[in-house]
Formats: sequence, C-alpha cells, structure tokens
Amino acid sequence: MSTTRGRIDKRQAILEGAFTVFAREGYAQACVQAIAREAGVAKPTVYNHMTDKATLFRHSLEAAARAVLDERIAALEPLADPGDDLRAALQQAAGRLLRLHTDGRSCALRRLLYSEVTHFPDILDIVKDSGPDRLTRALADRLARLTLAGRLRAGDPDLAAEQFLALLLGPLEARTQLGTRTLPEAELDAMAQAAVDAFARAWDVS
Amino acid sequence: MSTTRGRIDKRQAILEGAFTVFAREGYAQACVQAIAREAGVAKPTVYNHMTDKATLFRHSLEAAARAVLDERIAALEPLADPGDDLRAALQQAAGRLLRLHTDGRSCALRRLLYSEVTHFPDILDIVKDSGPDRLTRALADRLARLTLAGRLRAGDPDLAAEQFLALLLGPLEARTQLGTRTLPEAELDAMAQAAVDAFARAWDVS
Amino acid sequence: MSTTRGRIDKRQAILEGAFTVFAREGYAQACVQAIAREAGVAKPTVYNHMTDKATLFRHSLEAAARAVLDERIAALEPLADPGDDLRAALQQAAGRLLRLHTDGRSCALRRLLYSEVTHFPDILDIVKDSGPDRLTRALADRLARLTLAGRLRAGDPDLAAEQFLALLLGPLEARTQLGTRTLPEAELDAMAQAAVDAFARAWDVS
Amino acid sequence: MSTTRGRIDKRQAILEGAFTVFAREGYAQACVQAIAREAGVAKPTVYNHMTDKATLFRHSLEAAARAVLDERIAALEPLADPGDDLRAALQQAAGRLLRLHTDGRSCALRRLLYSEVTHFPDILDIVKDSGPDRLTRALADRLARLTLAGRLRAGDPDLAAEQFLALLLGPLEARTQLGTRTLPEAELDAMAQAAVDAFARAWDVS
DNA sequence: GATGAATGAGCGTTCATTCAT
DNA sequence: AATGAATGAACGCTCATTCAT
Repeated sequence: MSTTRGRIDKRQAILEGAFTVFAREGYAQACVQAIAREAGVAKPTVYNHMTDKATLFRHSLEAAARAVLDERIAALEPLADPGDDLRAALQQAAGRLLRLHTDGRSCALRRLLYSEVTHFPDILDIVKDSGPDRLTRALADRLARLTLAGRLRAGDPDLAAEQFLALLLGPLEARTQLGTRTLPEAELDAMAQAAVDAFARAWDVS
Repeated sequence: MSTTRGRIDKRQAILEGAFTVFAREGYAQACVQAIAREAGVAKPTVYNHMTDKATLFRHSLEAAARAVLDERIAALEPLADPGDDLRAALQQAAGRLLRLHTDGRSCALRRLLYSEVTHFPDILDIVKDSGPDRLTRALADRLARLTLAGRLRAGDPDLAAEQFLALLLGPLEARTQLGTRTLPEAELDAMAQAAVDAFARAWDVS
Repeated sequence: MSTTRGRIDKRQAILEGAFTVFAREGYAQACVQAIAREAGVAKPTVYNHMTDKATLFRHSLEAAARAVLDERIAALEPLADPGDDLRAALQQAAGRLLRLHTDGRSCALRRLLYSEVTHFPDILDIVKDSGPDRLTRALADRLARLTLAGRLRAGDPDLAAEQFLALLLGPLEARTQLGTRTLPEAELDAMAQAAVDAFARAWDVS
Repeated sequence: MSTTRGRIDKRQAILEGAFTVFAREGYAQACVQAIAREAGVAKPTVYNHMTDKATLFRHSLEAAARAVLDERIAALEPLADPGDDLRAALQQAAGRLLRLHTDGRSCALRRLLYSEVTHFPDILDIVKDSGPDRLTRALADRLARLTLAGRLRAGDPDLAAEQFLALLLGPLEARTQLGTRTLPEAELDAMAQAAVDAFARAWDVS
C-alpha cells in the first residue's frame, strides 16, 4: 500500500510542480528539467508518469482548473438561501468571487489558457466543463429560483448571470493590469458594491 | 528616396510578419527564421532592424496595439453627437466595438498580452497607453458630456464607462471561447442590444 | 563500477579531444561540434561534463599542462646525483628538456597559452603553478645544492637556473620557427652542448 | 593629389586599425566591422582595399613587424662603435632591446604570430625576413667585427649573438607573464646587467 | 571610390526524449 | 519504479562577404 500511496503522491507532486513551473514560465519556456526539480524527482520519472510534455501540461491544467472551479462554485453559497436581504447576499458572493478571481493561481490559470488555447484546442473543454461556463450556469440556476420567487425582474436568468459576472469581473482586467497587480481590500469591496448596485438597478433586485 | 522607402517598407514588413508569427505561435515558440520568412527577408536582416527577438516582440506588439486602438476610439464616434436617440447611438457604438473586439488581430493581441505580461512587464505600458484604459477614458469623456446634458443619471462617468464596456465585452470571453470562435452577426447584435438595455436601465439613459 | 569508469573515460576523452582540436584550430576557431566528434561523443554530452566552451578550454589546458610539467621535472633527474662529471649530467638533462620542449603537445600548449592569455587571464595560474616557473624553481633547487657542494661558482641559484634555461631554450623559438618545425637529433644535441658550454663558462662549472 | 593622399591615408588607417583590433581580439574573434570602426571607415571600404580578412591580417602583421624590427635594429647602434668600454655598450644595447621587447605592440605581435602561425604558415616569412632572425644576423655582424678586433673570445659570432639574445630575452617570458605584465625600470636594468655579465664571462668580453 | 543594406553559413547552447542500469 | 547519462534537433545570434546606390 505504501508503494501505491507513494506513487500517487509522486504523481500529485509532478502535477503540482508542473503547474507551478508552467505558470511561472509559460508552456514553451518551461523545461521538463525544472518541473522535475520542482517536484523533487528525476526527469525520466516525469516521463514514466506522463508520456509527453504536452500531456503533462494538459493534466496539470485540468487539475488546477478543477480546484479553482470548486472554490468558485462554493462562493455562490450565500445565494442558495439569501434571506431577506438579497443585495447583501449578492454583495457577499461578489466579494468572494472577486477575491478568488484575483488569486495568484487563478490568474496563472487564465494566463495559461489564453496563451496556449491555439496550440491545445482541446483545453477549451476545461473552460467549458469546469471553467467560467459552469460558473455562469450555476449562478443562472440560483437566479432562476430567485426570479421565480419574485426577487428579480422577470427575464432570462442566463443573461442575468452573464451580466452579473460581467459587471463584477469585467473591470478586473484593467484594474489588476492583466492580473499582475493585487488590489487593496477596500477597492475590491468597492468594486463588488458597484457591480451589485448596477445589477440591482438593471434587474430590479428587491 | 526609393531607398528610404524600401527600408521603411522592409521594417514594416518585418513588424507585420513578426506579429503574424508571434500571434500564431506565441513568443517562445515563434522562431526568428519563420518571422524572416513571413516578412520575405533573410534572418540577419531582421537583426539589422531589431537588436533582439525581445525587442522585435515589443515593437511588433506596439505597432499592432496602436492600430487596434485607433479603430476602437473611432468606434465611439456615434456618441459625439448622439442626436435624439441616445440608445440608438449607444447601440451603434456597441456593435462596432464588439466587431472590433472579436477581430482576429484584436484577439491575437489580447492573447499575446496575457501570455507574456509576466516575462515582459513593460508591455503593460502598451495596455495603459494605447489599450483598454484609454478606450475607457475616451468613453468616460463622452459620457460625462452626456451626463451634463442630463441624458444619463448623475454619477461617476468613469464608473459608467467601465460598466458599459464590462457589460458589452465581458460576455465575449466565454462566448468566443477565449477568442477562438467567431460569432454570427445576429448574436453580436443581440449582445450589443442586451448590453445597451442593461446599461440604460442601470444609468437611466433617456 | 563500470558506469563510473565509463563516465571518467568519457570525461578524459572529452578533455583530450578538446586539447587536440584547440591545439589545431585555436580557441575561437575550434568548434564544439568538432571537439565532440574528436572525443567520439555527441555535442550535448560535452555540455553535460563542462558548462562552457571556455570552461572546457581551461580544463583541457590544465590537464595538458600538468602532463607536460611532470615530464619536464622528471628530465632534471640526472642533476639529483650528478656523480663526477657534472657537465655530462647537465648535458643529459639539457638534451631531455630540449626534446620535451620541441614535442608537439608542448609546442601546442605554448601556442595556446600565448594566444589566449589576454582573453583568459586566469590561465596564467597554469603557467605559474605548473609551467615554466616551477621548472625554474626545481632547477634552482638542484643548482643550489651543487653550489653548496662547490661545483658551481657562488651566486644566486635562481639566476643560474634562469640563465641555464634561457641559454638552452631561447634559441628554440627561432630555430623551430615558432614550434612549427622539428629539428634533427644532431642539431638538438649541438644546441644542448652549446648551452651547457656557455653555462659552464659563465658559472665555473667543474 | 589629395585623392591619392586620401587613399593612402585610408589604407594606412585600415592597416593600423586592423592591427589594433587583431592584437586586442585575436584573428578569429576580430570582426571586420570592428576594424572598420577603428579605422573610421565603412565595412565595404575595407574590402575595397583588401580582398580578404586573411589578406588584411597578413598585411597588417607585415606592417607592424617592419616597424618593430626597424626599432630593434636601431637599438644595436651602440655596438657599431663601442669605444673602450664594450660592456657598457652591450649594456646599453641590452637595455634598449629589453624595452622594445616589452613594448605593447611588440608583445601583441609576438602573440599573434604564435597563435596564427599554424593557420597562416606564410607569416613565417615575416619572422625570417623582418623578425628575430634578422636581428640575430645584425647582431652577429657586430660581434664578428668585435671578435676580429679581439674584444671577444674567438668563436662563431652567430652562436654568440644567439646566446646574447637568449640570455637577455629568454627570462622575459616568465617575468612578464607571457607579456601581460610590465616590468619596473629597475628590474629591466638588472636583467640587462645580468645578461651582459653572463655573456661577458662566457665570451671573455674585454 | 565609399557606403547602407542584405544574406548564406555557421556556432554555442538548450531541451525533450530515450537507454542502460 | 526510478535514475544518471547520452543524444538529435532546434534556435538565437554573429559575421564575412556582396550588391545596389
């Protein structure tokens, strides 16, 4: 059993090391040597677990994306049972999402997706299956229920979700300078508030 | 004079070829050989004009960014003199911006900025000087005038501009799959409409 | 163990191949490709053992210099116990030194030292630690003892050693045309004799 | 006429620039671009005057060698009419030769000859025609006359010249560290004295 | 005759990948 | 299963040399 554990641990270490190095250097610049060093194994060991540098890249992206998504979905929790003050719940979820979105790993993931999407068209599945799309769907689900409950103006909940996220995350790109700067907490809160305000006006949140 | 023209032409050809290849391959994968071939010159000729692969990258980005920005600023023209129907003017500008934003060169530029911003921190100047920031400022200028004219709810025009662009462009990322898919015209128009609607509600456009 | 041997052998082969090629082509003209071929390995293997072309150069020089010096010191042996006929012992040592000094490897080493001393100032250590300086000191030691034994005119043994070597080796440069020509045995013997004669006169050898 | 002058001047500038750069960098490392810059002309101008980098090298060596030799021959002047004190005359010539031999241009020339003699076998002619050999012959001429005048022990004047120069210049190599260090005046004088002393003993100078 | 511009060929170095152990 | 060692293939960059002006 310890063997199996060890093997799994090593695989995990390789995937994490790979993501770390890919995030730092980019796909092409990252060298397998460095990944192996980061993971604390020898270079051929990497090849024993993954056939290719490309495969290694795909698997490490997938693992990171899964982790990131889980956190984002969890951030929507306040909307499951918003209580009387819907705006407060939106505000809370918005704050959490903003923080997750400006997190280092999240930014690195986004950067990698953008830069390699043309060389690895299949990583689009990551975006669709476990990326922003699913977040939008999950949010749309919440908003649909709230619409039915009369707390939102009637309308397409997919559109509502899309606009909520756009208002919230759209300004991030410019403010964080493509994810290279971290924002002060106060600014993050102000951004969440502004997004929720606009959303509330546009969708008659009550 | 023809000499000078020839030199300028060659420099231009190199910059364009460089952008083409960088856009297709990314910085690290792009090989100078290929850039030279694309520009129709020999490899050392590239080095006669640019000292470095890195310098070549920076200059080609800058040229592309300038071209892209000029078009975007021009797209705001309808807002200069909106006439009676402000929503129509917004709609028109929105449609143009959306089309510019989904243009191949524009997407490639955004991809390159995202992927290399960590290796070339100075390309942030491009974003600030000639990128989205300046578009937001230009739009804010227009909206400020409109606010003074009483056509918009009183409020921070910078915020209004930010939110307009967020509502308009935010959904693009998911819908174009990080810029790899082109959208049908109808969908673009619908997106513009939805963004303008939401903006109008949130800012009492009249 | 065979592994270790193999690695050591390969390192040795690389150093020897490097000296051969450097000696033939000079530092700048020598290409690592050729060195690898000469050593019977692939080019990257060279870089697995030595970080640099420069490092490779230094190490190959050092190895060659050590080998050359060992032989030269050994050539002084006849002076350790010269017996009755000191001139004969000097003559014998002189002959040996002359032959070592006109040896191909020795000439190549001298050429390389001269040509690259300005680019690699640290190779002066080779000259001082294992080159002519140490030969002079070793010879001075012998002559000091002989002086004490009254077989030489009293005087500075360092100067005596310096002059002995100068008389012996000085004429070589011109006669071998900077080390490119080999001299007939008879001429070598005559040179040794002439040097010993002059030295004997100048220092009252008995 | 000014044209012709200008052309000659330019040729001269190129040759001098070439020697300067070759001396600094060595043949292979020296790039024609740098030589042109040093000479204050454009690169193709160099090729208008010399067909080749190799030809350029040969001609620049030749010019430098001629200049160096002229000075050395002139240094023997004191021996033309030594007066009563032959040792003083020898001493004077020795001092001058030593200074010329440790001069920067002289060292550079020697370095270049050593390093490129295998690639350019024909530069040996420089050594023979205008180099040390001719100095030895010129000195032998002087010593022959002195021998006839009974101021030296009877013997082969060629050998005497060879030994005088060997005693004088042989120690230089070690002391100047292959020509990279300059020696203090006092040390130069001491070396001249030591060489003359030894020569005087060996050849019964009176 | 002098020059700015262009190029073919080559070199040092790196790296993904594979063997032998 | 894990590793040290080796390699084939590229790539960035330089340079001697040549045209066209």
